[in-house]
Amino acid sequence: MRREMTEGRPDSRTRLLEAALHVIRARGYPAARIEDVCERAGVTKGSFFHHFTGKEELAIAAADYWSSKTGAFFSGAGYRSLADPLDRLLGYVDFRKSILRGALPEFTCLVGTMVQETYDTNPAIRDACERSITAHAAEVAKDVAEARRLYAPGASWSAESLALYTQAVIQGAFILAKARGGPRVAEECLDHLRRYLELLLPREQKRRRRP
Amino acid sequence: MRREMTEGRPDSRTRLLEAALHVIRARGYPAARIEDVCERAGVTKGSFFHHFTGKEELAIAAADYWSSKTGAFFSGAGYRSLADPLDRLLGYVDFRKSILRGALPEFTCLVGTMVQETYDTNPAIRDACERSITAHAAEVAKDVAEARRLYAPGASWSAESLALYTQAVIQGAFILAKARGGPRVAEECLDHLRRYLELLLPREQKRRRRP
DNA sequence: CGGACCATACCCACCAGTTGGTATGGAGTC
DNA sequence: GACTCCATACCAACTGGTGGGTATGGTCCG
Repeated sequence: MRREMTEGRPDSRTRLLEAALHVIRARGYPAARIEDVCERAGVTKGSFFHHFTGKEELAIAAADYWSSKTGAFFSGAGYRSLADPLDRLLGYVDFRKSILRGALPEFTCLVGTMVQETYDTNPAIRDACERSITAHAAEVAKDVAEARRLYAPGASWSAESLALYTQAVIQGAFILAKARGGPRVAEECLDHLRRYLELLLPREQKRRRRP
Repeated sequence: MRREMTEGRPDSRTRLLEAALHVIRARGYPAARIEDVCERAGVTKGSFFHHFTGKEELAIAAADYWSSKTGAFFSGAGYRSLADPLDRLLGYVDFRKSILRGALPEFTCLVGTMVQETYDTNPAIRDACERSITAHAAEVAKDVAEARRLYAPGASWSAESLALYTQAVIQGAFILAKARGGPRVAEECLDHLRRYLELLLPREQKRRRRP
């Protein structure tokens, strides 16, 4: 259906989506101009309106593209092959910390940025962002649920809520990083998140219990 | 200098600032139109441009206004009169949870929203947002530092980093609330935050310490 | 009167979306 | 194989509504 990439240069639609990821993460959705996206993708507006009906469809397509791209990115990371679910969960946090490199628009979250500016005005985009966040949280929740079964079976918190909490910390860490102009604060936030997970899921939990 | 409010109706400048708080929190800074702000404030553009040189100055003034308004709001809250710093800290989290009422633009954070869309394009607004967040975090850090001295004197984390972490959780909780369309997720995030603080600062810590 | 305050009418730059094309390549037909 | 037909992909120039900002004049108050 869609033209395949030849010798490493992706097709125009993919380049437009990649460009949209960068521009929207840098400027936000309302301030992101279609011409900026086109310029970054190396195509003209005519090409853009051939592939997308408008700016809104671009945003939704970008959110879906973001979901599949990050999904593949995380599922292919090294920590995924660890046997212990708690190792995978802590590995996830460490991995997220390790990718806080480069400029802010390169490691911050597209849908977290977009949902802030569209939740009250554009339900379609909000839905797309919600799908993306929920899907990613559900992946994290799998490891949380397994780790909970092993290390904190009687805990009062649910795996889903803890997985969503990790996402809240990460999203909030991005906001602080943007305010501060660098990823340092975000790293410290992930350190606190890791400490919380270790406190909730103690490995030598049986030794310590003494009723 | 500025005209005082008469019989409960604030002056135009204040009404414009209040209107800006709502419009920017609902639509975001770039999508917030000056005319929207004027309409909500019940004044015309002529009045607006008498009080502000332009949209950017409005944003900066709104951030400063937000700082002083929230500063007064929290310093006047009931939990502030508790004697124990840990009680004040947990009271802060409970209080933040209790104000998650009404529509989203009424309880979400102005500067957290604005900084996302301006950090890369408008340094002046970014600075204003950073000042606001940092000032609020510094207030929280006072109680954290006192509580740390009492209940976790040898802890490896600093009071400042934990205070910033609380802000990250709150900001991230707002993003999830916007994505989900309601404050439920945010409440659960604050429950996790409270649990973390209780784990880091155990009240019966002296009993347990035995060097 | 003079200045603070505010309203009306207007200007104009910017940008989403449109128009009207061209180039390429594949399917079908003889 | 050559030729038509057409869909896909792309481009450059234009348009029109929108919204930030201005020009001007009026009103109230000290």
